[in-house]
Amino acid sequence: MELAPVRGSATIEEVAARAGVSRSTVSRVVNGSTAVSPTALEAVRRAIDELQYEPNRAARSLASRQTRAIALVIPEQTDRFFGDPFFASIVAGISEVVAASDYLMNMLIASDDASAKALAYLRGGSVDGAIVASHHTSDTFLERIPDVVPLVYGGRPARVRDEDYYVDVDNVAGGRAATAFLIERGHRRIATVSGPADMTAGIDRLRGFHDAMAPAGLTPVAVESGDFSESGGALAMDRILTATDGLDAVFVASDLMARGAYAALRARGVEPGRDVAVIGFDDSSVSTALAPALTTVRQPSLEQGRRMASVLLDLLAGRPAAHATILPTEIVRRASS
Amino acid sequence: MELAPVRGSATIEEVAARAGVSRSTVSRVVNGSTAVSPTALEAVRRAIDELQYEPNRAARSLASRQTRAIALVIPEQTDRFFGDPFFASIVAGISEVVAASDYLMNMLIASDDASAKALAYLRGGSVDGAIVASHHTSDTFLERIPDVVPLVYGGRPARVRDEDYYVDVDNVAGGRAATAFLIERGHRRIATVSGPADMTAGIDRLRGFHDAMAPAGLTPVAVESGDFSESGGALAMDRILTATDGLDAVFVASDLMARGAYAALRARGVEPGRDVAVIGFDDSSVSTALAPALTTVRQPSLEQGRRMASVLLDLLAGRPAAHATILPTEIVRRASS
DNA sequence: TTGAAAGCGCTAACAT
DNA sequence: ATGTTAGCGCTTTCAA
Repeated sequence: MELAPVRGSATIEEVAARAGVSRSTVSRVVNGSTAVSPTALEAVRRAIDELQYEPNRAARSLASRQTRAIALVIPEQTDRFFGDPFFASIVAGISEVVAASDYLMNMLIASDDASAKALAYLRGGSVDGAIVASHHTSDTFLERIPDVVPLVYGGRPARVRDEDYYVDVDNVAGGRAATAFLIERGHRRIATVSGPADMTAGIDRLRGFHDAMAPAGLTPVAVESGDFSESGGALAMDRILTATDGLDAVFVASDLMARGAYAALRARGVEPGRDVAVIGFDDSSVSTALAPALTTVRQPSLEQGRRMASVLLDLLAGRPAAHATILPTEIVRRASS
Repeated sequence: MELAPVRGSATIEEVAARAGVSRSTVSRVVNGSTAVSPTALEAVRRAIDELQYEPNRAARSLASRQTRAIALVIPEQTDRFFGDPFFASIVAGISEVVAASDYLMNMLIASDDASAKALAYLRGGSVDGAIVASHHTSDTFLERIPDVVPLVYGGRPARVRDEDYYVDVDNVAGGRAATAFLIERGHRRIATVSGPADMTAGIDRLRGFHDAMAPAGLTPVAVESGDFSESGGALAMDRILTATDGLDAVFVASDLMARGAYAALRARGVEPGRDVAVIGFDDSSVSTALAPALTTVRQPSLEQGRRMASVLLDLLAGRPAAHATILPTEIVRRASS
């Protein structure tokens, strides 16, 4: 039987031979140990260069019992996930931090049925830790991941346990601020297109909405939830328009849904920004691309992604990390309200 | 020194002991060898079950000299990549096929400067093959990947070599059809917002545009290129409107850019679909979300992703595969032209 | 059909 | 500061 073509690089053994030292010394150089003489260091470095040596990842993992890889777990339909600029930012933030480390990121699509496979994969020792980018309260298999590898959630998990780590934005405060903003501008007949009831971001933003309405003595004109997608937002907005006979303003719990809401509004001859004030949530690229530009609640998604990655990296390095990181939001006023 | 907590699963040795067979037999069962007696098979299966055994990936890779993982190389700014529904489909297609195999997908963000790191990673034997999702003619480091692992390009590479594998859509035919469509509808003053000149998709669609204009005896009113992003499309459209004093129709080389073009048009009081016919390219979710709904050239992105993955899987399995796969496009008529 | 034995390329004590 | 040695958990000849 013929061997596969030798595409791999040289081995540590070859480097050692060329540099006239032992495997151990090469290993030390590669791993940045200080206990190496300048002479040996130089010789090894040159040998590595000349041989284009690249350590074999599998061998390294096997010996060191760590993979230097983390998994990005996506328990979401792929197209839903990849189509949303919010996730784009999160992933960009994560990969920025991961790329700067010597870790590597694996994408693990854990669609509903494949959750067992995902768990098995994590158990197979393929990664040292995991990040969950987005999740629904129904994704209970996630709770079992921490038994296998350290895990960091993006967004507060449905049921927070003492041992959980997560990075979230203050969705309640954001929802409250958005609603208060509308109220301060004199709007009284206010509705909301809330996020899904099975995601904490949806729940919290809605809670913030109520938190601002009640003390002002206002009753919501309507509350309809969408799934954070554009069409979900359009549908919900349409239901609101059907159910009510007039509103001044609407708080839409995501920018993407706000885009859908714009369309639904216009389909009824209602001009967003003029006839009905609209405020969104995210401050993703969608908000400025809209006309009129969308007033929205900025959440620092890029930063959230970065934090998620650094918390995990801290955990993996044995450094202490905060269990809960809550990032602030802020109102960005534009033309729609 | 204390060992890391035992989060890993049982070893093959433990399974063997429990089943009363040797390591070899367990290995055979795990790898689906036929040369195992029913009795042994049954015993091993039960032991695996009871112990929740999951083979260690690193050990397996080391011994078998293959990783059962592939890399998705993304030589693009992360946010550009993740924000585009076109890529969302491509990735969805790829991951669908990969998930159905026992391969695993690693995301490799190879931003400009990090190309050396990416190459080093591929050389480290971390993956058995690679897929390049999108690339510019300037990404020359990609050409060196095939020396290390089998590679499949999404979209025709700038310079096709005999040994290259790629899956593309027929962009020339698509661009030609889009333009012919406008001409057939009686439009004469036609412009195009072309794709970037450093991507073959951009080049080919523009070529198709010219291929349709010339035989009809028409001269383009204007040609401006965008970078396939929404704002790039808006900017290009705006340049066209500045440079010319009237046009009937415009072929915009991507749906995302068409969305930008809509905005640019409206900013000048020109209503897309009524004052100027617009045709896009992609048939992504953007096209139907637009109002008026965008007439566009459908390209089978999901299928393209699937094909990319299966070509690579074929290659890895030693099966023959076509070097070039060209998928057809078709016009989808909606309201904008 | 099965088991023994030899590595895969590396890290990490342990000596020196 | 450096080398020796013993594995990491698995696959894969080779014998039996």
